[in-house]
Amino acid sequence: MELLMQSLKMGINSELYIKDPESSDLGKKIVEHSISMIDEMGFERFTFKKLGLRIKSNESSIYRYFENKHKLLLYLASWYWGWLEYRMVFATNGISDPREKLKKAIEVLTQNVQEDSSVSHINEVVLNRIIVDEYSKSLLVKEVGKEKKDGYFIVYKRLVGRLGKMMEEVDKDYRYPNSLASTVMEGALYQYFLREHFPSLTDCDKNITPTEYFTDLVFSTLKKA
Amino acid sequence: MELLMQSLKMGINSELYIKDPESSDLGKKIVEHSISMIDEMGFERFTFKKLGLRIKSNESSIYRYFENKHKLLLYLASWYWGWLEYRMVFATNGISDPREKLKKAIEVLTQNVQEDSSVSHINEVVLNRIIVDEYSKSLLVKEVGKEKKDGYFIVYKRLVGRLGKMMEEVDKDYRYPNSLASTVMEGALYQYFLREHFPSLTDCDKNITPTEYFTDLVFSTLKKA
DNA sequence: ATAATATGATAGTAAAGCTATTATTTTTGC
DNA sequence: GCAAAAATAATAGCTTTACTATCATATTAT
Repeated sequence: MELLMQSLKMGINSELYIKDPESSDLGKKIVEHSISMIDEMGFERFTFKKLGLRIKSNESSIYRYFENKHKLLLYLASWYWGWLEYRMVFATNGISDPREKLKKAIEVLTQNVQEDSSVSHINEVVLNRIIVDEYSKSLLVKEVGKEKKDGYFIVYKRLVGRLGKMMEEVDKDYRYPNSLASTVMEGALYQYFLREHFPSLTDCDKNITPTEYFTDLVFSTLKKA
Repeated sequence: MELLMQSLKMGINSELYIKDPESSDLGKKIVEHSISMIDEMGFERFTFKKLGLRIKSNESSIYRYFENKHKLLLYLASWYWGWLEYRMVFATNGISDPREKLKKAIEVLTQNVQEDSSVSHINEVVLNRIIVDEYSKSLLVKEVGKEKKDGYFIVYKRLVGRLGKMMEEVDKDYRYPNSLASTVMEGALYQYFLREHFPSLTDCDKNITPTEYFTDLVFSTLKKA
């Protein structure tokens, strides 16, 4: 667990926080309860003041960890993508057949988090839910210069890159591996979102999973010409 | 033009506005300048106060048209999807071959708006840009009950439904027409977004268009088994 | 035991996101 | 052309958000 924690933290851009939340009890509480509060009330209604009340800590203390709630969301997202990356690399490690490998990767990346595979203070099930609902709001863009933006999203970019590479391994001639990889990653979140909020816009339900849909999509597209 | 305007307005849920912005000069100005201001400063920095200043009108007057800026964004999005729907129906009307028809539909729906095909006071090129950057923020969801939500998105839902139907026409056995349709609609926005902000995550650039990518994706998936 | 560091309490500020009231235009119906 | 109605403007004010600053009090490290 400690080792996992280490490797997860590694990827997270240090500009996303002021003081590393893993370095103290208060920091961990901030992360833990921000996840549940964003899940309960949604990102826009969530404030540091409310979080302070919930964890019986001071608003100003929270500001010593995160510049603002948007950076906190970026931090949570980075953590989530890092965690998924770790699980994906672990699950596909040692599979030599490129098709099998890609299949496994898609499975891990498009499955929603069911079991409480809790790493310490972070509830991945709930985190997964807020990523589905709120991730797109982290992609704020007018605020920030190109270089900074790139830093904030390294983990996500690396993950999409890995998936794209696996697709290339399966079909060297396919012309859009990066687009397909980003489509799968974003599309999976979207299909879960729709299943929850606009079920008529998706075929995913109890019987059909996003994983099944995307596996079919990717392999009919990559099938050697 | 007037007829088009009529049919576009039709679809828009009347709960999205308090007073129909098409019914007055001020209303039109609100719509026109909100589009350019959101484009310039992003949705979160945009306020009714600033808009009032820009159009030399009063903040409180704007509140008589829209409850808040979120509803205004939903209104703009509805308008946009209605406009796209109109163009799609027009462009595919009379094509009898289902594959050709679907191809045309994908073309219209995934193309970014280049020419200034301006309908009256609405600049579709700029509107397209803000939809790419900000649409996901309209999908706020914790705030609002299911029924209301459904109303706000009827136009979008109808459009996805139409596209899904066309896919079914091409391949009756395909199991995920709605998911594929929603993936294409959302995915197109996302690919444009990435092309602009994170080009390494997409293969779309000057030479490869989202249209090309999605056309290939859809037709390799729907190819009769 | 003392100095450094982390946290808490309190206060304050500017802006956002409204609502209310009253005054002034503009429109329209006769 | 005039009165009534409707739309817009001006002004004020309220609550909440999103911070920043200062000072006090714990906690920890040396």
